[in-house]
Amino acid sequence: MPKMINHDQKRKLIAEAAWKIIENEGIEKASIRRVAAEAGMSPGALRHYFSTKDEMLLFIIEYFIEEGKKRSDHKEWSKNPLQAVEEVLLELVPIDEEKKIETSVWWIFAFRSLTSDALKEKKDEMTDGTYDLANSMIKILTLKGILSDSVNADLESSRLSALVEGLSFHALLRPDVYPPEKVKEVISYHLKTLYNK
Amino acid sequence: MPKMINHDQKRKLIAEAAWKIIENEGIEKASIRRVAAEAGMSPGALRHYFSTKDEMLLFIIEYFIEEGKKRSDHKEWSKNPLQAVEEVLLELVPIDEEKKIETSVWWIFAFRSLTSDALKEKKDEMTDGTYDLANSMIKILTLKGILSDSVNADLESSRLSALVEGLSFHALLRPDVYPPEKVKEVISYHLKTLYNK
DNA sequence: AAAGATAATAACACACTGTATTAAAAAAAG
DNA sequence: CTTTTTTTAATACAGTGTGTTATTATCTTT
Repeated sequence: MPKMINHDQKRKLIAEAAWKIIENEGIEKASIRRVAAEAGMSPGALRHYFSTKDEMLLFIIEYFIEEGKKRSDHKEWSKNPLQAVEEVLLELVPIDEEKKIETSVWWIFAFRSLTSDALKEKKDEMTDGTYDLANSMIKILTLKGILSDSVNADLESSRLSALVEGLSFHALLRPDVYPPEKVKEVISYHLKTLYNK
Repeated sequence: MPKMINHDQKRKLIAEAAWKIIENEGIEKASIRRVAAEAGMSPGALRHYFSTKDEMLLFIIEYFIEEGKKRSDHKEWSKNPLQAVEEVLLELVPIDEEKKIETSVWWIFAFRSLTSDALKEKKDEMTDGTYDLANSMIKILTLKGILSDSVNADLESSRLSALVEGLSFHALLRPDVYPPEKVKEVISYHLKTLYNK
């Protein structure tokens, strides 16, 4: 029988190599050949672990979502629900270099998903995820009595998730006009308008 | 002297050819060679009118923004200011096939602008444009007494433009979850929450 | 009308990209 | 040691954007 190799571990190694390139040279430089070189293997070898680039992108996204989750699990949230909600939402916005990269990867991923069936499923999963998160926030605010329970939770959630997504978009495109403080201000403002409505 | 040819007219011809391809086969198919073939010329000939692809993209964007402006100039807006504002905002969201294409072109354009200096200026111009439009809408609502003049117009405009951008994003990515009616509903809902605040 | 200038074009070459195929190498089990 | 299967390497292919070169075509000037 052949050499026993932990496939998933090797895939993670490749994902880290790819991430490194994306971080330093931008996502458009993360070609299969380039990633393979960074991971210390031949393109053919990489192809053995990811038979297509979309597959690789998919794994990278999944891997670093996992990492992000671990990060936020170790985080301590404010006791104040309004503030805690704000903190959670800020996790979705590119207010630091790491989140900027994540956002731009998510962006190119989303765009590719429009024409790649392999990515569609994950795209749906992820867009559902942001909605669900927004929905959770709305529910928390309702439970805490900050938001009246007469409001349409679905509409509020759609509005909130769109707002956050749009802010991400603007913050990434116009970091000069939308610095972290500004983004925080808008989110904070939005949450305040929900107060006792 | 050489043959006198209307450069701009030829560029428009190329832009139309490119648009046709984008419309039917997606923007990723709109390569220089492909566009040249569609426009009935050689790649080298096209290069004579656009020395780089970014230049071509730039022109396409500008050309079809102009077309969009002409379209909306001929449009009749509601007398009711709240409804008129809603109608204007809906012009920015991919609720029909034409706007879907425009949005996805804008999307890829914005992404490219992150790594292409040639596109940066236009990107800024366009993002400013969406903010300015949102700002105009807020001002109108304030003038009409629908929105209290004590609100922070800048924050309100930022929020509105982010909301619209985010809705565009979601509508393009998840047309099943965000059909036109849903998008309209969210925008309409948002405008209602502004009422007399 | 002939000559000259230059815009317009075509035909390449170059270094990339993702994908696919093929043959060689390596490693574990019998 | 032989066999079996995985892993690797080396290519090939069609496509991309970009750049260079030489040719063609056309209008103005002499």
